[in-house]
Amino acid sequence: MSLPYALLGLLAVEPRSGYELTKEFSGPLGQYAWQAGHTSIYPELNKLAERGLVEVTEEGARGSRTYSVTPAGYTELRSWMLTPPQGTKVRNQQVLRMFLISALEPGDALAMLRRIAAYTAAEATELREIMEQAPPEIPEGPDGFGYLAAEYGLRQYDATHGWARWAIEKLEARAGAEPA
Amino acid sequence: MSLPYALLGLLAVEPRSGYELTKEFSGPLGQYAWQAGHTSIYPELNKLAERGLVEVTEEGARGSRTYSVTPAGYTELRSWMLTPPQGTKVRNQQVLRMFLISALEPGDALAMLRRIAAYTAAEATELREIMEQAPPEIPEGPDGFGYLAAEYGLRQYDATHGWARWAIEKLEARAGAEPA
DNA sequence: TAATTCATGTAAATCGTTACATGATTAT
DNA sequence: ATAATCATGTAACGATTTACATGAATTA
Repeated sequence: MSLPYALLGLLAVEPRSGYELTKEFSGPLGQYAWQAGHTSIYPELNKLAERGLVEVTEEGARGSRTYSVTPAGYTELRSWMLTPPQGTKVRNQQVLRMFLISALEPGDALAMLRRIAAYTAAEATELREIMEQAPPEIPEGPDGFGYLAAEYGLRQYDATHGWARWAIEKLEARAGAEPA
Repeated sequence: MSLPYALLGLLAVEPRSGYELTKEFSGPLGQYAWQAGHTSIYPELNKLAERGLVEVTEEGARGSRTYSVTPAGYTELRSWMLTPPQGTKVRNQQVLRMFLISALEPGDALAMLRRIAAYTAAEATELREIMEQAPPEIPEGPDGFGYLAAEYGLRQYDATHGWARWAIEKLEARAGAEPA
């Protein structure tokens, strides 16, 4: 379970309330890395506070509580971050769909690959425009996060696009060679 | 929950037993796309059989049962495969770690990025060697799956490697420019 | 003042993992 | 014979999601 680390990481970048943390998960973080809703975030924040890894450093309007990581929390985060990857557990519906393409009839498979190619091209174009207007260096503070994420997303879309085009070529070659 | 579709997809490529399906998840499928253990696979197969989407087509030694997809199962799989991606839910510890890099001190962040760069380069090299010895066309039947997956993994590793090197450069530029 | 957004929570149901359990077959 | 592998399953626990619930502050 990585949710506590996701929260520690976000709070280490900048103190936030549970509500603000929740919104963070609807951006690139939730899209590429890890998703969570407010019903798991609020209880998890309370658990982290009990363990002394985060603390409420500000109370605002409408009962909002801003959390910050404690030194103990940062130590915990750091050791998790520097832990070598092992037993990597992945769940990604899109990638699963791609992997199962060979289960479809060639016609359906080609249609799907073309849709993937079109979709990834569109997403990459969008991100490229964003990155072209971005500063040439990683911004300090909370914006650095989005900067790294956008570039990561862009490269992933480009890679998937390239793969889809490669697969289309391969499939078309087979379709052309075989039915003879 | 995508497990039933993963099973339908694998069985559509080739009929298999629960035991063989389980092994499939310890390969590239479980590594990049979707993971599952035998304790979720066996009950899920029974559910799919009750719904008439798969059926036992062979019973072998040691009580093994080979499942195949029924026409209804293929229809179900196909409609899921061709469903446009929406509300994409992702869980990936590695990617989460990458996204949280900006929460670390610059020294730690650089160390982590260098480790990612080294790791992805090694994995890509390994896959490249495999692909160089592979046939020039997508194989028919169950091997097509691994062929598509290997190429996909290779391109993902290359992309992540490129991203890590880009991030290292950016961070080094900032580290060099700032502390003046 | 009515609707929307901010802000937090609980309860029930579902899903997934870990641990436990069993027996058949094959290899040493 | 013994160990390893094949082959399937259940039970308990923990995590996640969906639905329900509440109230304060802001905007129209």
